[in-house]
Amino acid sequence: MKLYGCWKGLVVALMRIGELASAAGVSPRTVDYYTQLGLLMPAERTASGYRLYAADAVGLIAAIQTLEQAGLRLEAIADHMRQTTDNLPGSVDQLGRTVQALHQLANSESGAEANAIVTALISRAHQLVMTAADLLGTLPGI
Amino acid sequence: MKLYGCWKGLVVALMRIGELASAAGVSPRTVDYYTQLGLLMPAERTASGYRLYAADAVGLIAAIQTLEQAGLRLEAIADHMRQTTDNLPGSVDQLGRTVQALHQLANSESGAEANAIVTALISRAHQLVMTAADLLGTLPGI
DNA sequence: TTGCTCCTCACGTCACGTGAGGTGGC
DNA sequence: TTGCTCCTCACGTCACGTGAGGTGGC
Repeated sequence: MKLYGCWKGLVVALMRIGELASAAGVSPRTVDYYTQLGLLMPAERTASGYRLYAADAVGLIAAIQTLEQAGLRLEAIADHMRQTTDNLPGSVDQLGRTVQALHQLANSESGAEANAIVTALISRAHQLVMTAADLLGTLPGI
Repeated sequence: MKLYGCWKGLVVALMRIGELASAAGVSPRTVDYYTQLGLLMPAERTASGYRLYAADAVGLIAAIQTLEQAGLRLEAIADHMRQTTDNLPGSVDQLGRTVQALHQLANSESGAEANAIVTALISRAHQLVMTAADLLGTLPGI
């Protein structure tokens, strides 16, 4: 039986945990776990307690796993998803300014080991920014 | 007895594991562990196998712990320290270009959840870049 | 002799799941 | 009745140490 519910003001098809899990390619247990951590929110619950998820949960699971592979902790991801103050262009600008400041510092001479360590950080930051660009490019409307 | 050895072409004072550990504020066991992972390299070993570390190991331990707190895995740090191809100004430039590319993407409209997720990545990248700037500013000659 | 170091084996803790079991809805 | 879901307790794995024990150098 196809289930429908109201999510973000629209009538949409809703999925039970098993359907979501198989659509996302993970186990129901994992969906359960993510839900418990607050990474996923069921759009609603049936009277008997079954969780019903909106279709965008599939993309959300993929994105969560991308962030995990990028080294973010699930708790940190959950924290961010709870914040409603997100301002993407603003934070990209801010990052850009910090990178410019670093640019000045990076051209002063330093010890080889300091360079290796700082380069490790920069390379990690670069990897994260590329992941961000990938997500924005390939998942513009999660 | 003060120990001396040759490290990077200079005659320098060398420390045994206990001295290094107390100078760095960690346990000898932790120095042992870092050494085993290849994060620290003794400048030399005595005939009987005692490890002798150069003074820069103190700053290195501090830097390693900064990177750990920034979420890098010890294995990833070790990988980077093994690489001799580090080019800090080059990697900062590369990061700057990627951030510029992201800037374009960030101003196209996207779903709120995509924004939250991408903002999580950017905020993490920002944190790493600030840590890098701190390290360069405060530890210019590790 | 005392305190230090070496090395190794094993245990502790935390994050991230995963298995299993008893329950009730579909 | 069958397969699904709920919830909970406990176990498994991996990263990162840490403790302890037997050894030999200082």
